[in-house]
Formats: sequence, C-alpha cells, structure tokens
Amino acid sequence: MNNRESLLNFILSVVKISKDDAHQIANTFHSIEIKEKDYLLREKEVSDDYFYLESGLMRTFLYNLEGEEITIDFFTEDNIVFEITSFFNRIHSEAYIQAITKCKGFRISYEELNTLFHNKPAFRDFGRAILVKKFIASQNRNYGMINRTAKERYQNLLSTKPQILQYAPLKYVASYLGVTDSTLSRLRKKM
Amino acid sequence: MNNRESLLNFILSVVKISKDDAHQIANTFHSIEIKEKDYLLREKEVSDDYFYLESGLMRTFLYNLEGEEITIDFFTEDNIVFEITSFFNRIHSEAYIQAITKCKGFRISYEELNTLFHNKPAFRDFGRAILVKKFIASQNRNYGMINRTAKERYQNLLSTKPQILQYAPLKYVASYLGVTDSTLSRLRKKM
DNA sequence: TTTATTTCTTGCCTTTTGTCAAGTAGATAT
DNA sequence: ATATCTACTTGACAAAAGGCAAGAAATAAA
Repeated sequence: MNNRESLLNFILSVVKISKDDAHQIANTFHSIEIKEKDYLLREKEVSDDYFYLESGLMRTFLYNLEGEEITIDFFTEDNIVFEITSFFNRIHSEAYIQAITKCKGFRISYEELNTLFHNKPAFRDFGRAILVKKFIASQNRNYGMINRTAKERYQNLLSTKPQILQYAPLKYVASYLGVTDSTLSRLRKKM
Repeated sequence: MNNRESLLNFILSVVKISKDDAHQIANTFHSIEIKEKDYLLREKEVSDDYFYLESGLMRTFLYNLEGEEITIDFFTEDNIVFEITSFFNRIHSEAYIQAITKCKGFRISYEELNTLFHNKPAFRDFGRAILVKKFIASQNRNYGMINRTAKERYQNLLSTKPQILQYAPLKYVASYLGVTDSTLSRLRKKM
C-alpha cells in the first residue's frame, strides 16, 4: 500500500502541529523503493534525498584512511534518513547510504524541502526537531563510546535495535561498534 | 569593548545573508560575562541561553553512571554554545556548561530565538547552519573515537585546539578523549 | 551438485588501556 | 609557615582489544 499513513503519524509524533498541516507536508513526499544492497547515495554525489524510511534497514558507511569500510550508522524503520552534511551544504558526500534489506518510504528533494521550509511554518518546527533528534542520537553514541566497553555497547544495541543484528553482517556491526570482527565474534560467544 | 563586531562577522561567515539582516540579528543579542568556573547551565535547569562565545574557553560535562565527571565537549571562542537538548526540547538538562576561563559574549533566550526564527527568514538559515555544524562536529568526534587511538586523538586535539590543553586540567581532557588520567599522562610523556 | 566466495570463528601472541596505589609538585587556606 | 588540597606522575599488574592466520560454516555462483 502506498498511502502515507505511516509518514503522517511519524510527523505528528515528532511535532505538535495540526493534522491538516501534517497531511499537506506528507503529501509533498514521493513514494520510492530501494532494492537490497542498492544505494540511496554514493561517495562524491551531492545528496538530494530527504528520505522517510517506512520499512527496511539501511546504513551509512565510508572508507577510512586505511581504506577499510566503516559503518557510521544504521537506520531502522520509521525514521528520516539523509546525509546531513552533503544534503544541507550541497557538497560532495564522503559517505554512502545503502539499503541492507529492501526498503520502502517517501522522499523529497532539497528544493522541495526548502519550499516547504519557507512556506509551511509547521515544517520548520518539524525540520528542526529532526535535526535535534539526530544530534542527540549522535551525542549519545559518543557518550557510549567513551563510557561503555565494547561488550556493553553490543548488549545495548542488541536490546534497542535487534533488527540490526538480525539482518546486518557482523563486520558492519563490528565497525559500527568500533571493534574488529574477531573481537565482536568473541564478545558474542561469551553471551 | 561591547560592540557586536565579532558576532556580526561570525554570522556572516556562517550564512550568506545581507549585512543588514546580520546586523539586526546581532543586535537582538545581549552582552554577558561569565566568571572563571561559573556556570552558564546546571544540571536539572532548563537551558535558556543561546550563547555566542566571543572570548574564553568553556566545557559541558555530566556525571556518568559511576558518578564520575565526564567532559562531553569543549567550546572555544567564536562559536555558538548551548545545550541543544534542553534548550530546544524545554527539558531539564543532564549536563552542566561551565566557563574554564573568564568568558565574554552575547546571548538570546529561547523566546527571543523563536521570535527571530519566525520573523527573520535569514535567521532560519543561520539557525539551521549552526545545528548542521554542531552535528558534523559530533559525527567527526564519533569517527575519531572509532578510528583513532587515544594517542592520535590527543595529537589531533593538540594541533586543532591547543588552547584547550593550555587552560583545561588534564582530567577534563582525559575524560573528553575517553581515557583515564593515568593513560593521558603517559601518552603525553611519550611526546 | 560442485566450486568458489564471503562470513564468521578461534588460537596464539602483542599492544593498548585500565586499576590501584604511592609519591611528587603546586596551589590554597589557615 | 604549616597543613591541606588538588593536579599530575609513575610503577606493577590485570584486563580489554587488536593483528594475523588458519579453518569452519554459510552463501552464492557455475
């Protein structure tokens, strides 16, 4: 089904705005699907997708100085997915955004976002709330990296987002948690 | 001197807006000073300061589950300082914001920020740019925690923000880098 | 089905970082 | 000036995590 029920509810859960406003915002989005392993964004492209992920699992990753693939973040359903730096600053992305499983959702372009931003005050609050939400998530991740051991970080991921461990290969999870494959494999055994 | 030259230039460096707009925005801010070791925000308060730090050094910190003080971030001059979560979500802060050295700058309240946000389209772009900037900084920090050793993180801090190492006690820096005092002391010796 | 490829596990050994505790050096207070 | 703190350093040992390489297991391809 291609109605925007899920997106509408997501918007309403993020900011207190009228149902009518939320409806108009949701209707500006376009339905898209991404096949398993396909990309929403590739390195060196300028991101033009502000994407509401309705169902599926995605990740962002990039290559570090040693040429290894590092998973920066996972995205689970009912969230906004986009590469903030490239999208807002209109610069070439250093990161990839990839579908781990088949993904469905709704997107708008940078131009559409700005039109909404300038014409719909309600959308400004939404946009800001999303940025704040992502910032908080990033900060919490930092906190976890500093104050928790790899084992604790793994357990936390297991209890908060089990889907990730179900669908993502170990090496994605390992680089995300900041450990090697071997170490994660050993941690997992001890549980 | 209490003119807003520095703030004005900061605004203009962040977004491409007219000098007139930037001037009006800068004039909405109020000059304040914070004494060494004083707080801009304490735990359990609701942050009401969106603060442009003109000169001085600040930090945010909080207490972890073990009751230890963890420095989350340092702020150097010519930057916006505020506790995003508490300020935007109007909730009790878990963190403190403290002046390490004597600090000067200009602030506005949440209400003043929103008035600007709704009346001055140029300020919307500024506000968004600041959020994006902070998000990117947070992401880079995450990346460093995952891909760099404690020694490399220390060297990086030394080369990018030497003021911090000059004024902040070792224990602040250690918790910020995610190592113990002893470890940082040893790293430092080896250089 | 058989082969090839990728993913995951595991053993051995090294490096990094942590813990605890003692000690030094400075700063602050009385 | 003496005592009291706090910041920082250092030694001895323990724990956490990494590097490398060999194998097992699972997946994909032929």
